[in-house]
Amino acid sequence: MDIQFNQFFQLLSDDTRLRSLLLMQQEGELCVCELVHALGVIQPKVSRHLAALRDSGVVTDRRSGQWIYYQIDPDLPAWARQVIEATVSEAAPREPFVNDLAMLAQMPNRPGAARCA
Amino acid sequence: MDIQFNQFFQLLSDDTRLRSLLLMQQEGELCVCELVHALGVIQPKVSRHLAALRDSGVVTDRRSGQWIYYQIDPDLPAWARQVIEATVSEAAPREPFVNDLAMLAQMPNRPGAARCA
DNA sequence: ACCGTATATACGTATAAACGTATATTACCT
DNA sequence: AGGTAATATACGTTTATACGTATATACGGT
Repeated sequence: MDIQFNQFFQLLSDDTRLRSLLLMQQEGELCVCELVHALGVIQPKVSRHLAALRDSGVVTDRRSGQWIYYQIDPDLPAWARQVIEATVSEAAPREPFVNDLAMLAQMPNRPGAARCA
Repeated sequence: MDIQFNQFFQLLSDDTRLRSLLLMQQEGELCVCELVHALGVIQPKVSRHLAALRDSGVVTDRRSGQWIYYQIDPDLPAWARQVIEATVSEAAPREPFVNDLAMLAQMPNRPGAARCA
């Protein structure tokens, strides 16, 4: 059940989803509360968009205690990976993406699993 | 007036626009009637989507007699070009994109400007 | 001037996406 | 068992997209 081209781009076309994906591309696994903090948006909004990414196979999720970690699917087709990489390389130094990363770095009580999993 | 990342992906998320872009990436300049024939969709639909691509700076248009030729903007940012290239390399051999190219090749009375401009 | 062809736009409608609020679920801790 | 924190989902509403039909504009040929 490969992802369709238009469907993939449709997923990237939303601000919340794109910012989440670019953060995951740079940071690896992230839990919902980290994304909520980094992006500064309410939790149901993040959850809803992550569900859309999961349901179409772009990200995978993994439960660890109370937290659910999302990451870009390691089995994502090569072309889709290339699209994300090309985007991150240009977008990362710009707003709002720089700020997302900065907010994540400043997050207090950040669950440590991203580093010790 | 650089194109925004989400906006670019939003444009790629529509079937008609994506197929048109991939054809232009492979064939260079194409006029509306060529796209209408290749994709098998009605003319206002193609025109509307090309207008969206033009208004956001993804393609440029050029009038030559009765025909208006569209091509991917040569000044498109590198990351956007890379996205299109990564997509075309994977999508081109598949449906519906293969068939679009085949239909274009079979088109009778095809205005010759694509080859002698 | 007129007609045919190519292309663009306007308009009303249908479909789909995204939203915030409220609530449900699951896990951890005491 | 009860409480708190993390996450997911449902619901109703708003907003955005895409659509087909009809019409307008522009050009070329006669």
